[in-house]
Amino acid sequence: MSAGAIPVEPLAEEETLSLGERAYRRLRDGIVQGTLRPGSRISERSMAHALGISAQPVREALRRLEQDGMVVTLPRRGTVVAEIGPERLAELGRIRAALEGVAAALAAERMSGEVLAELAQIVRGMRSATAAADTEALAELNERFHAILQGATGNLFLVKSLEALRAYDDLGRLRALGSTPKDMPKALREHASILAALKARDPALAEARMRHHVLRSLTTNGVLAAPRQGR
Amino acid sequence: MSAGAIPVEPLAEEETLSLGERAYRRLRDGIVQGTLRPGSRISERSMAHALGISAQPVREALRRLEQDGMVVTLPRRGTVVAEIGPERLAELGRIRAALEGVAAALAAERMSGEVLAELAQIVRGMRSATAAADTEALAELNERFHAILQGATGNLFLVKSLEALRAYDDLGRLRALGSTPKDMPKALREHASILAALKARDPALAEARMRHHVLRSLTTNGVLAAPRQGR
DNA sequence: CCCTGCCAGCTGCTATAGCAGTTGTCCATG
DNA sequence: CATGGACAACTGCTATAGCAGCTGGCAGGG
Repeated sequence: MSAGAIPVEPLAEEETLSLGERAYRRLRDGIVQGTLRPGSRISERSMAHALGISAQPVREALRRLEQDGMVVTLPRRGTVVAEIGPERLAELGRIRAALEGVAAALAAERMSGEVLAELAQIVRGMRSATAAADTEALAELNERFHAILQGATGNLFLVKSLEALRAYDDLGRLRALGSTPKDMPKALREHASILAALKARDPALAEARMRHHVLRSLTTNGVLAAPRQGR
Repeated sequence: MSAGAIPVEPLAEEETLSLGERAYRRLRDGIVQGTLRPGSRISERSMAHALGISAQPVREALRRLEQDGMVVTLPRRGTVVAEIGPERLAELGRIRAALEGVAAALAAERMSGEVLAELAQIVRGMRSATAAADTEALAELNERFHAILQGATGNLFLVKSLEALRAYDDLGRLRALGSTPKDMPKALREHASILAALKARDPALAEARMRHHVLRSLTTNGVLAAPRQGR
């Protein structure tokens, strides 16, 4: 009710996450990195012992992974890592494009001027990073752009779904690593056009441009095949 | 490896679900039906005692509900029911429309002839149900139509996401109950046109029609407002 | 040799107990 | 009266133990 002028920042994202959260990320990374091969069985007990924790957090992580579609649990029989082939990755990419499109549409309606200015700042950073050919900074800026836009929707379901899909995105890069070689200017132009649509408060245009951007990006990275399936 | 001609059917979906699953549905229904008001706190222990079970299944249910966006948990502080206003329902409706559209596109590419025939059978049932003005049968057929189509994609993530969104759908009907009064013929025509696109193996067309159908349906039910935001 | 039924060893699932933070109240203190 | 600190009562979170169901192999009867 009080505390309006205390000159301290809140603790910046403590790294002491819950064991369930850590187990979730650990297992997720193991799956997308190929350490946990598709079809391999994951026992709650043995995995708990391997991680040095109890079985409950592991179970919790497995349930979340199941909802993400990364593992499949047969009741009273076992949990196995799901097969994630190229075609499945392509499907998830199209789902991601659709969801990011909706996020852009919602953001165009609700986004505040401050957040809009923040995005403009990021696009400016992208411009200089592109000129300097700084791929690492560009990747981070790209992530922030999408994260801020999604957060601006204020929709938990949307944010969590896209967060789950982002993990698969990492898996796709294993097949076509070394991305963002020469299409950096194209990505910059796309982000700028999306920002313009957001500024114009045009949901349909923002959605179309965002969707096209994601699909084009996935196509460039080799996740999606042909330039067919036009938006 | 054997057993090719045993004249018995497998046990039809035993109703003995896990406690976690039952707690999840119970809490979810409580939220969408208004028994658990937005902002009210849900304690793992007290809820477990109220349901006559242990705290673990309740916790598991709460985590799933959190991923669905129905509750929000502050670590070490408590879990409260999230606010779900009309604008949030509208957002979720648009997300659902986008996801069902992607499902239709994927189905148009992968769907087998048998499943296609099954859908055709359902549409035929819809035709007669519409003629008989049997709203109850029509609702069930509609649910089966979408469920079969989504299942035909074989995408776990898509299916589970849409399943979660379906729960919100029930919440929307509380505000505008007594739906499907006169738009039955329109829904029938839309389903038939979607089926035609699926038969033609036209992903883009199937997606556009499905999306339009869902948006139109939500608009008729009052979940979405204006006929704006044109696909 | 083949088939059938039992049984040890897994599995996910649930219950109980206790840990570690957070919060609100109440009392001692300035 | 106002203020700060400690304590009690929560909370979510984790660990341990044990339940019920499934699987595979092994022995015993045909």
